[in-house]
Amino acid sequence: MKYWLFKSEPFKWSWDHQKKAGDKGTEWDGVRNYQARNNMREMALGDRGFFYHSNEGLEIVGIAEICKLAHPDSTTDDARWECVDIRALADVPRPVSLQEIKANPKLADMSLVTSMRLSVQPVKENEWEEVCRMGGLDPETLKAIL
DNA sequence: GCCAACGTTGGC
DNA sequence: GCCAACGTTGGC
Repeated sequence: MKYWLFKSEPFKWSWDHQKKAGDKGTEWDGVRNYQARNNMREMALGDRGFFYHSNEGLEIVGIAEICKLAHPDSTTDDARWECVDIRALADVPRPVSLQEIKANPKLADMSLVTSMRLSVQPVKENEWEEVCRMGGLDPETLKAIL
């Protein structure tokens, strides 16, 4: 399983919206950046992703699951743009802020720090575990809820 | 609201 | 294919 991070401005599409969308999930549409698109093409069903609020909040608030592989983005006719579907899986009990991430030496190489503007990012396994720990999700709890 | 970083576009 | 101009993102 691979791990990812999805960024969204909460006043456009928030974690709350995502949760209300339920288990069917929703298209992660509107991405118009090749690197972000390429990341989505690499995603497999069941891969997990952090849900990050940009602009406002500036914190990781939830964990989502990829529930549909990359397919054409329905919001454009331009065949270049594809997206996956994701669904909300679990809240992060204690949201992890960008500040905390930047302050943690273990997360110095995280894309959120090094490639600030990329909207769909890969997350390494050790980074995933560290952020989960910081967010109050110990491995046992993680196993239980996911 | 500002502005730095960076991706995209388009003229040559 | 280079690179200047431009637009957008996103932290502050």
